[in-house]
Amino acid sequence: MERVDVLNERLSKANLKLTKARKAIWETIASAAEPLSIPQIMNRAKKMCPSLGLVTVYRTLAVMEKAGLIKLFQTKDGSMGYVSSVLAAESHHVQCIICKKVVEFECTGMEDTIRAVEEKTGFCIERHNLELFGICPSCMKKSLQK
Amino acid sequence: MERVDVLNERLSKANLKLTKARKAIWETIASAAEPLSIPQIMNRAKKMCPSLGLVTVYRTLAVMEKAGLIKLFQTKDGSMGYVSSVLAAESHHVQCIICKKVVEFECTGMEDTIRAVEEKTGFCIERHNLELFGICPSCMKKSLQK
DNA sequence: CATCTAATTGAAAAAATTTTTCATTTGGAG
DNA sequence: CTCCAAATGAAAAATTTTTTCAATTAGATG
Repeated sequence: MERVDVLNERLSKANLKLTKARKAIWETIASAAEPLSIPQIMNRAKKMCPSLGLVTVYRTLAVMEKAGLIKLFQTKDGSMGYVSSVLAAESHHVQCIICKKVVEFECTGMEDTIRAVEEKTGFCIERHNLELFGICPSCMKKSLQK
Repeated sequence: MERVDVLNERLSKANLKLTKARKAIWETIASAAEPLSIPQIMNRAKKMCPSLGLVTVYRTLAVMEKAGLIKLFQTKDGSMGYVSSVLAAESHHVQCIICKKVVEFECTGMEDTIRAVEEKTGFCIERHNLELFGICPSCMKKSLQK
Protein backbone atom coordinates (compact mmCIF):
# COMPACT_ATOMS: atom_id res chain seq x y z
CA MET A 1 0.00 0.00 0.00
CA GLU A 2 1.29 3.41 -0.98
CA ARG A 3 1.80 6.03 1.65
CA VAL A 4 -0.91 8.21 0.23
CA ASP A 5 -3.38 5.35 0.51
CA VAL A 6 -2.75 5.06 4.22
CA LEU A 7 -3.58 8.75 4.46
CA ASN A 8 -6.67 8.46 2.29
CA GLU A 9 -8.02 5.50 4.20
CA ARG A 10 -7.83 7.22 7.55
CA LEU A 11 -9.14 10.52 6.25
CA SER A 12 -12.13 9.12 4.41
CA LYS A 13 -13.16 7.09 7.45
CA ALA A 14 -13.49 10.40 9.26
CA ASN A 15 -15.23 12.22 6.39
CA LEU A 16 -12.17 14.28 5.69
CA LYS A 17 -10.94 15.28 2.27
CA LEU A 18 -7.69 14.31 0.63
CA THR A 19 -6.32 17.70 -0.36
CA LYS A 20 -3.10 18.87 -1.93
CA ALA A 21 -2.01 20.43 1.36
CA ARG A 22 -2.64 17.26 3.31
CA LYS A 23 -0.84 15.11 0.79
CA ALA A 24 2.18 17.39 0.85
CA ILE A 25 2.33 17.48 4.64
CA TRP A 26 1.85 13.75 4.91
CA GLU A 27 4.57 12.98 2.37
CA THR A 28 6.88 15.35 4.19
CA ILE A 29 6.44 13.71 7.56
CA ALA A 30 6.20 10.13 6.32
CA SER A 31 9.39 10.38 4.31
CA ALA A 32 11.47 12.02 7.03
CA ALA A 33 13.95 10.01 9.03
CA GLU A 34 13.76 12.29 12.04
CA PRO A 35 10.96 14.10 13.86
CA LEU A 36 10.23 17.40 12.11
CA SER A 37 9.42 20.73 13.71
CA ILE A 38 6.53 22.82 12.43
CA PRO A 39 8.78 25.24 10.51
CA GLN A 40 10.57 22.28 8.93
CA ILE A 41 7.28 20.76 7.87
CA MET A 42 6.15 24.10 6.45
CA ASN A 43 9.32 24.59 4.43
CA ARG A 44 9.46 21.11 2.98
CA ALA A 45 5.77 20.74 2.25
CA LYS A 46 5.68 24.12 0.53
CA LYS A 47 7.89 22.69 -2.19
CA MET A 48 5.12 20.28 -3.11
CA CYS A 49 2.32 22.75 -2.49
CA PRO A 50 3.56 26.31 -3.00
CA SER A 51 0.33 28.00 -1.92
CA LEU A 52 0.50 26.27 1.46
CA GLY A 53 -0.08 28.56 4.44
CA LEU A 54 1.25 28.07 7.92
CA VAL A 55 -2.29 28.03 9.30
CA THR A 56 -3.04 24.99 7.24
CA VAL A 57 0.03 23.27 8.60
CA TYR A 58 -1.22 23.78 12.14
CA ARG A 59 -4.70 22.62 11.26
CA THR A 60 -3.48 19.62 9.30
CA LEU A 61 -1.17 18.51 12.06
CA ALA A 62 -4.07 18.65 14.50
CA VAL A 63 -6.24 16.59 12.15
CA MET A 64 -3.55 14.01 11.53
CA GLU A 65 -2.68 13.72 15.18
CA LYS A 66 -6.32 13.08 16.02
CA ALA A 67 -6.51 10.53 13.21
CA GLY A 68 -3.52 8.72 14.67
CA LEU A 69 -1.42 9.34 11.57
CA ILE A 70 1.27 11.33 13.30
CA LYS A 71 2.64 11.68 16.75
CA LEU A 72 4.60 14.26 18.70
CA PHE A 73 8.00 12.89 19.53
CA GLN A 74 10.99 14.07 21.48
CA THR A 75 14.19 14.32 19.48
CA LYS A 76 17.55 13.53 20.98
CA ASP A 77 18.31 17.19 21.60
CA GLY A 78 15.19 17.49 23.71
CA SER A 79 13.03 19.45 21.29
CA MET A 80 9.76 18.13 19.93
CA GLY A 81 8.79 17.15 16.41
CA TYR A 82 6.21 15.18 14.51
CA VAL A 83 6.73 11.70 13.16
CA SER A 84 4.50 9.37 11.21
CA SER A 85 3.04 6.92 13.66
CA VAL A 86 1.95 4.49 10.95
CA LEU A 87 5.41 4.01 9.57
CA ALA A 88 7.34 4.98 12.68
CA ALA A 89 10.27 2.82 13.44
CA GLU A 90 10.60 1.42 16.89
CA SER A 91 12.87 3.35 19.15
CA HIS A 92 15.27 1.79 21.60
CA HIS A 93 17.79 3.90 23.31
CA VAL A 94 19.57 4.39 26.55
CA GLN A 95 20.36 7.88 27.78
CA CYS A 96 22.92 8.97 30.34
CA ILE A 97 21.22 10.99 33.08
CA ILE A 98 24.40 12.98 33.62
CA CYS A 99 25.89 13.85 30.23
CA LYS A 100 22.65 13.21 28.25
CA LYS A 101 24.40 11.07 25.68
CA VAL A 102 22.03 8.76 23.81
CA VAL A 103 23.01 5.32 22.58
CA GLU A 104 20.75 3.18 20.42
CA PHE A 105 20.67 -0.52 20.99
CA GLU A 106 19.19 -3.53 19.33
CA CYS A 107 16.29 -4.67 21.39
CA THR A 108 15.92 -8.36 22.02
CA GLY A 109 14.03 -10.51 24.45
CA MET A 110 10.92 -8.36 24.66
CA GLU A 111 8.61 -11.03 23.29
CA ASP A 112 7.64 -12.49 26.64
CA THR A 113 6.99 -9.12 28.20
CA ILE A 114 4.83 -8.12 25.26
CA ARG A 115 2.92 -11.37 25.21
CA ALA A 116 2.22 -11.03 28.92
CA VAL A 117 0.83 -7.53 28.39
CA GLU A 118 -1.33 -8.70 25.50
CA GLU A 119 -2.84 -11.35 27.73
CA LYS A 120 -3.38 -9.03 30.65
CA THR A 121 -4.85 -6.12 28.66
CA GLY A 122 -6.41 -7.72 25.59
CA PHE A 123 -4.52 -5.31 23.32
CA CYS A 124 -2.98 -6.49 20.10
CA ILE A 125 0.44 -4.88 20.29
CA GLU A 126 2.13 -3.65 17.13
CA ARG A 127 5.24 -1.86 18.25
CA HIS A 128 7.05 -0.47 21.26
CA ASN A 129 9.41 2.18 22.46
CA LEU A 130 11.89 1.39 25.17
CA GLU A 131 13.79 4.18 26.86
CA LEU A 132 16.42 3.25 29.39
CA PHE A 133 18.10 5.70 31.72
CA GLY A 134 21.32 5.25 33.55
CA ILE A 135 24.91 6.33 33.81
CA CYS A 136 27.26 5.92 30.89
CA PRO A 137 30.70 4.33 31.27
CA SER A 138 32.59 7.62 31.08
CA CYS A 139 30.41 9.42 33.63
CA MET A 140 30.64 6.40 35.88
CA LYS A 141 34.42 6.57 35.76
CA LYS A 142 34.43 10.29 36.52
CA SER A 143 32.16 9.93 39.51
CA LEU A 144 34.39 7.22 40.96
CA GLN A 145 37.46 9.43 40.68
CA LYS A 146 36.04 12.15 42.95
CA MET B 1 18.67 12.59 51.23
CA GLU B 2 16.06 15.29 51.17
CA ARG B 3 14.71 16.52 47.88
CA VAL B 4 16.23 19.93 48.35
CA ASP B 5 19.66 18.35 48.84
CA VAL B 6 19.42 16.70 45.45
CA LEU B 7 18.74 20.12 43.99
CA ASN B 8 21.53 21.79 45.93
CA GLU B 9 24.08 19.18 44.98
CA ARG B 10 23.46 19.55 41.27
CA LEU B 11 23.26 23.32 41.38
CA SER B 12 26.41 23.87 43.37
CA LYS B 13 28.38 21.62 41.06
CA ALA B 14 27.50 24.04 38.28
CA ASN B 15 28.15 27.19 40.33
CA LEU B 16 24.47 27.95 40.52
CA LYS B 17 22.69 29.38 43.53
CA LEU B 18 20.01 27.74 45.59
CA THR B 19 17.33 30.42 45.55
CA LYS B 20 13.80 30.63 46.90
CA ALA B 21 12.40 30.51 43.37
CA ARG B 22 14.38 27.42 42.45
CA LYS B 23 13.43 25.64 45.65
CA ALA B 24 9.76 26.38 45.06
CA ILE B 25 9.85 25.19 41.45
CA TRP B 26 11.80 22.10 42.33
CA GLU B 27 9.44 21.15 45.17
CA THR B 28 6.51 21.71 42.86
CA ILE B 29 7.79 19.41 40.16
CA ALA B 30 9.35 16.81 42.43
CA SER B 31 6.19 16.39 44.49
CA ALA B 32 3.81 16.13 41.54
CA ALA B 33 2.46 12.80 40.43
CA GLU B 34 1.94 13.89 36.83
CA PRO B 35 3.92 15.96 34.35
CA LEU B 36 3.16 19.65 34.94
CA SER B 37 2.69 22.33 32.32
CA ILE B 38 4.41 25.68 32.67
CA PRO B 39 1.26 27.48 33.88
CA GLN B 40 0.69 24.71 36.42
CA ILE B 41 4.23 25.04 37.69
CA MET B 42 3.83 28.81 37.91
CA ASN B 43 0.59 28.59 39.89
CA ARG B 44 1.76 26.00 42.34
CA ALA B 45 5.23 27.38 42.90
CA LYS B 46 3.84 30.86 43.48
CA LYS B 47 2.21 29.60 46.66
CA MET B 48 5.66 28.90 48.10
CA CYS B 49 7.27 31.97 46.55
CA PRO B 50 4.65 34.69 45.99
CA SER B 51 6.99 37.10 44.23
CA LEU B 52 7.77 34.49 41.56
CA GLY B 53 7.61 35.76 38.00
CA LEU B 54 6.83 33.72 34.92
CA VAL B 55 10.16 34.66 33.39
CA THR B 56 11.93 33.01 36.27
CA VAL B 57 9.91 29.86 35.73
CA TYR B 58 11.09 29.68 32.12
CA ARG B 59 14.67 30.35 33.10
CA THR B 60 14.64 27.90 35.97
CA LEU B 61 13.16 25.14 33.86
CA ALA B 62 15.92 25.65 31.32
CA VAL B 63 18.56 25.49 34.05
CA MET B 64 17.08 22.39 35.63
CA GLU B 65 16.67 20.63 32.34
CA LYS B 66 20.30 21.28 31.51
CA ALA B 67 21.30 20.04 34.95
CA GLY B 68 19.38 16.83 34.37
CA LEU B 69 16.99 17.51 37.23
CA ILE B 70 13.85 17.60 35.15
CA LYS B 71 12.69 16.27 31.83
CA LEU B 72 10.01 17.11 29.32
CA PHE B 73 7.48 14.34 29.20
CA GLN B 74 4.41 13.58 27.15
CA THR B 75 1.24 13.22 29.20
CA LYS B 76 -1.47 10.77 28.32
CA ASP B 77 -3.53 13.41 26.56
CA GLY B 78 -0.59 14.18 24.27
CA SER B 79 0.45 17.49 25.76
CA MET B 80 3.86 18.03 27.25
CA GLY B 81 4.87 18.66 30.83
CA TYR B 82 7.89 18.58 33.10
CA VAL B 83 8.70 15.80 35.51
CA SER B 84 11.53 15.30 37.95
CA SER B 85 14.00 12.99 36.30
CA VAL B 86 15.73 12.15 39.57
CA LEU B 87 12.65 10.90 41.30
CA ALA B 88 10.60 10.02 38.26
CA ALA B 89 8.63 6.87 38.54
CA GLU B 90 8.92 4.31 35.82
CA SER B 91 6.20 4.42 33.25
CA HIS B 92 4.67 1.43 31.56
CA HIS B 93 1.66 1.82 29.41
CA VAL B 94 0.03 0.59 26.29
CA GLN B 95 -1.87 2.99 24.06
CA CYS B 96 -4.49 2.24 21.43
CA ILE B 97 -3.44 3.76 18.12
CA ILE B 98 -7.08 4.22 17.15
CA CYS B 99 -9.00 5.51 20.16
CA LYS B 100 -5.86 6.69 22.07
CA LYS B 101 -6.92 5.00 25.27
CA VAL B 102 -4.01 4.37 27.64
CA VAL B 103 -3.77 1.40 29.96
CA GLU B 104 -1.03 1.01 32.53
CA PHE B 105 0.41 -2.39 33.16
CA GLU B 106 2.76 -3.98 35.60
CA CYS B 107 6.01 -4.56 33.85
CA THR B 108 7.70 -7.87 34.41
CA GLY B 109 10.38 -9.85 32.67
CA MET B 110 12.54 -6.90 31.62
CA GLU B 111 15.56 -7.98 33.61
CA ASP B 112 17.18 -9.97 30.82
CA THR B 113 16.66 -7.26 28.22
CA ILE B 114 18.16 -4.68 30.57
CA ARG B 115 21.11 -6.84 31.51
CA ALA B 116 21.84 -7.46 27.83
CA VAL B 117 21.86 -3.72 27.15
CA GLU B 118 24.13 -3.07 30.13
CA GLU B 119 26.61 -5.56 28.74
CA LYS B 120 26.44 -4.22 25.21
CA THR B 121 26.64 -0.52 26.08
CA GLY B 122 28.50 -0.41 29.38
CA PHE B 123 25.76 1.74 30.89
CA CYS B 124 24.56 1.15 34.43
CA ILE B 125 20.82 1.29 33.97
CA GLU B 126 18.64 2.77 36.70
CA ARG B 127 15.15 2.89 35.26
CA HIS B 128 13.13 2.50 32.10
CA ASN B 129 10.05 3.60 30.28
CA LEU B 130 8.20 1.17 28.10
CA GLU B 131 5.52 2.40 25.74
CA LEU B 132 3.56 -0.14 23.78
CA PHE B 133 1.27 0.69 20.89
CA GLY B 134 -1.47 -1.46 19.47
CA ILE B 135 -5.17 -1.88 19.09
CA CYS B 136 -7.43 -2.18 22.11
CA PRO B 137 -10.04 -4.93 22.43
CA SER B 138 -12.97 -2.66 21.67
CA CYS B 139 -11.44 -1.08 18.55
CA MET B 140 -10.44 -4.53 17.40
CA LYS B 141 -14.03 -5.68 17.67
CA LYS B 142 -15.30 -2.64 15.78
CA SER B 143 -12.84 -3.07 12.96
CA LEU B 144 -13.88 -6.69 12.50
CA GLN B 145 -17.53 -5.71 12.21
CA LYS B 146 -16.95 -3.50 9.19
C1' DC C 1 28.80 39.32 60.84
C1' DA C 2 29.72 43.02 57.34
C1' DT C 3 31.29 43.52 52.63
C1' DC C 4 31.57 42.43 47.98
C1' DT C 5 30.48 40.39 43.49
C1' DA C 6 28.55 37.61 40.23
C1' DA C 7 24.30 35.27 39.78
C1' DT C 8 19.50 35.81 39.86
C1' DT C 9 15.36 38.15 39.84
C1' DG C 10 10.84 40.66 38.22
C1' DA C 11 8.75 43.89 35.15
C1' DA C 12 8.23 45.63 30.74
C1' DA C 13 8.94 45.22 26.04
C1' DA C 14 9.87 42.59 22.04
C1' DA C 15 9.67 38.54 19.37
C1' DA C 16 7.85 34.29 18.10
C1' DT C 17 4.31 30.99 17.99
C1' DT C 18 -0.41 29.51 17.78
C1' DT C 19 -5.37 30.32 17.20
C1' DT C 20 -9.42 32.68 15.48
C1' DT C 21 -12.13 34.86 12.02
C1' DC C 22 -13.91 35.21 7.54
C1' DA C 23 -14.39 35.38 2.63
C1' DT C 24 -12.94 32.33 -1.09
C1' DT C 25 -11.77 27.92 -3.11
C1' DT C 26 -11.92 22.95 -3.72
C1' DG C 27 -12.81 17.84 -3.27
C1' DG C 28 -15.85 14.55 -4.15
C1' DA C 29 -20.81 12.78 -3.61
C1' DG C 30 -24.77 12.56 -6.34
C1' DC D 1 -21.72 19.00 -14.19
C1' DT D 2 -23.73 20.91 -9.96
C1' DC D 3 -23.75 21.56 -5.36
C1' DC D 4 -22.35 21.84 -0.58
C1' DA D 5 -19.74 20.91 3.27
C1' DA D 6 -15.02 20.87 4.14
C1' DA D 7 -10.79 23.11 3.59
C1' DT D 8 -7.95 26.97 2.47
C1' DG D 9 -5.01 31.42 2.85
C1' DA D 10 -4.59 36.00 4.64
C1' DA D 11 -5.07 39.07 8.28
C1' DA D 12 -5.84 39.88 12.92
C1' DA D 13 -5.91 38.47 17.60
C1' DA D 14 -4.33 35.89 21.36
C1' DT D 15 -0.97 33.41 23.65
C1' DT D 16 3.56 31.91 24.70
C1' DT D 17 8.43 32.60 25.01
C1' DT D 18 12.61 35.42 24.97
C1' DT D 19 15.26 39.60 25.61
C1' DT D 20 16.65 43.63 28.04
C1' DC D 21 17.79 46.06 32.10
C1' DA D 22 17.90 47.91 36.68
C1' DA D 23 17.37 46.09 41.34
C1' DT D 24 17.99 42.32 44.57
C1' DT D 25 20.11 38.30 46.66
C1' DA D 26 23.06 34.10 47.76
C1' DG D 27 26.99 32.91 49.44
C1' DA D 28 32.19 33.42 49.34
C1' DT D 29 35.72 36.12 51.63
C1' DG D 30 37.80 38.60 55.09
